[in-house]
Amino acid sequence: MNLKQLSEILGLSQTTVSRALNGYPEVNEDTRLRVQAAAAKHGYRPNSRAKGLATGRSMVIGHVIPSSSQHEMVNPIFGDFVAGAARKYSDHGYDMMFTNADDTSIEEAYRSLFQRGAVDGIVLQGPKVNEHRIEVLTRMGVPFIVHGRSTGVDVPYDWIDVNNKSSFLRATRFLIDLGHRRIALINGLEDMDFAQRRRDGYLEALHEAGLSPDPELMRSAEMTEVYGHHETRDMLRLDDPPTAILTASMISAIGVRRALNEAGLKMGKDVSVIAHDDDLSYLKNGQDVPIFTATRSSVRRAGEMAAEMLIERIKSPEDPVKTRLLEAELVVGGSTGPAPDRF
Amino acid sequence: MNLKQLSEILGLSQTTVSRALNGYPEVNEDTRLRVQAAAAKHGYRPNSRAKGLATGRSMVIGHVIPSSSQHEMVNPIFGDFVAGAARKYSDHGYDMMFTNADDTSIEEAYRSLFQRGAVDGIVLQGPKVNEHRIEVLTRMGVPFIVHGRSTGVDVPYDWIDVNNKSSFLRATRFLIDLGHRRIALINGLEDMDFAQRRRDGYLEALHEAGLSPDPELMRSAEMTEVYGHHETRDMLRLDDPPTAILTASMISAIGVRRALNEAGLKMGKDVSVIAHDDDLSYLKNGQDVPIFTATRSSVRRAGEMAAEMLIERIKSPEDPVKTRLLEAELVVGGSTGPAPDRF
DNA sequence: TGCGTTATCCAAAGCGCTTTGAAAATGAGT
DNA sequence: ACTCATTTTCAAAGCGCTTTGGATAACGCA
Repeated sequence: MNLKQLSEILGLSQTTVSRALNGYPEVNEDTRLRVQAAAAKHGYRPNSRAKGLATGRSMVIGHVIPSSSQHEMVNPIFGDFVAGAARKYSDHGYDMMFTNADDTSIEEAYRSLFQRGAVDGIVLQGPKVNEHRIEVLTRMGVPFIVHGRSTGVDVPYDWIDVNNKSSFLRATRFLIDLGHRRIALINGLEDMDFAQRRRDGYLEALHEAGLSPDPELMRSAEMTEVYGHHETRDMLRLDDPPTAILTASMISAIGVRRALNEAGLKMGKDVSVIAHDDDLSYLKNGQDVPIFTATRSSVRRAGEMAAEMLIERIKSPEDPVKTRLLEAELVVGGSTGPAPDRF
Repeated sequence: MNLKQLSEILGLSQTTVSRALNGYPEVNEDTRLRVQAAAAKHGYRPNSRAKGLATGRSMVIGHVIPSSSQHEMVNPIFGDFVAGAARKYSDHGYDMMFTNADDTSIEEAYRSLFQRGAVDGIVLQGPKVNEHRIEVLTRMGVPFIVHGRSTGVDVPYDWIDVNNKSSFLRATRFLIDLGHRRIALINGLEDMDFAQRRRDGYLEALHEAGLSPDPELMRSAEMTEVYGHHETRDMLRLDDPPTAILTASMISAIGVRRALNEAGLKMGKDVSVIAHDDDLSYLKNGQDVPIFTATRSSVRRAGEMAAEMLIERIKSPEDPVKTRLLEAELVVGGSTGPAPDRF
């Protein structure tokens, strides 16, 4: 059932039917009702490709899944971020499109998505330091928003980010206040911008307290459970092992916990742990009392906000750049306590 | 840059340019090269909406994210499944589209996706028992594939599924062979088809061994860490607590482990645990020796296969129904051991 | 030279919608 | 009754591509 057929059934022109359905004022309210009834009855749905061709808008937002060939890793926050965004998109009549791209073709993927007219806007996830893609998107003139920021990129762009530096600064201070001096950082990959900022926060807190950073206590890799476990076990073997560990995600924190248990150490007593908690739906940080002391910021909420900001941008391409910095909560759970007395 | 402009630059007709670019034989190889060079030079990319309109195909596959209003849960396997599928899609020139729909409007979401011409095929995820959506899609005549199956639906349809029953049957047998008699099942939501089948496998193994199921040892809810923890703690308080626990996912198994640790029990010694492992990229089951004894089946691989099967279906709508049943591996890790001697 | 083939290219129709510019119908005002 | 303004409807163009049905050029061969 297409517009032509529907209009023939109704004995009206396509123009009138189209206008009736799209809420234009220049159509009699009676005919509008008639048209709407007929559309519903016959299950008419305007073809979105044709509509897109005619209007020049696709009503689709694009995301790219970087499927790196080296590390076949899907970011665990992906699902929640997307779920948050998807909800807002559908509120505004947008759909969501994904393209897969490996590291080498990622720029091409963005370009293709927009220049083919497949999407009206793009969400850029997981920016690295000096993120090249931001300039690419800027030059292309596509409306986009970055989830995160990129140190070293000086063109202006819309972004939404957690204040990673301040989160880790506060978390580290918290540990220092508890008397910890040997504080480890199990960070994400440090070419990622967020990881860099967390590291900065951590280092600043150490510096404030007159503590000098120990490279042995600073680890960086992809945020998996296995990695959290591996690095913790490794550090526990040091002559002067950490009494506290900051870790970049709940997933890796679980690995940390596993390593502590294996070593017969009690988390929150022998070793304190603070994790960053993205508030994932399938991995809540306990129910009443948090399991881990954590810096918490809902990535789902970030997805919602990113979607809204992008839709705004699409509506008003000339608006000044919008940015949004979210402060993470520091929630205290059972995984932290005063530094043990070793002497 | 559109086709018209490009053809004017080249001094050729749109027809020829289009054919040259799409590999039709009726164009001189020299001109083809000329055209391709010009297209590359000017960054010409055919508008996918226009192309879709003209061809009647959108080259997009649709997925629906069911954002249930009750439980705001994103399935943790989502990311990996999608990553697997996305890769295959892009190999075949397809994009991937998501729509969000709450429980009430989910049927409408599928209908809209296809009848608007937005997608050429649909992936149905997480089927329940007696899944209504399957009949809806069948009646609509849209090519689709189900990830999972649905007991009680007797129309034929394409699906790919893990042999959940056999997995849990084997896992339960394995525990019985180790001398366990009090075996608990911490299952997913049992209106989900996969959970039902796992339950069947579990019950069958008990039955074979002449054990009668104890309702106190059979739990069912959404597969979160908190839930695994909660149910385990609850069961450990029973007069006759379980000596072994089967659990539906690695995530809930982590909760199980946490509860065991809190109770001062040693996993694999005091209580054995078997988990179902979807082989998620961010949650590998250990590196060398698996942490958990597990029934393992890569959901990413399932995503790849689903994508391929769906693309086949779109190509050949009249082919007989295709189904694919994957057997999970039973990998033995450190979380299982002989039943403790309580007497 | 003329004619049939084949290789190469083209004009125009059509995909299903929106939107412009104009016509027809209605109503108000005198 | 007639004019003018307003409301309501319409025909047709256009969005950017593919594809049908020809046209033209090139070629081989008698």
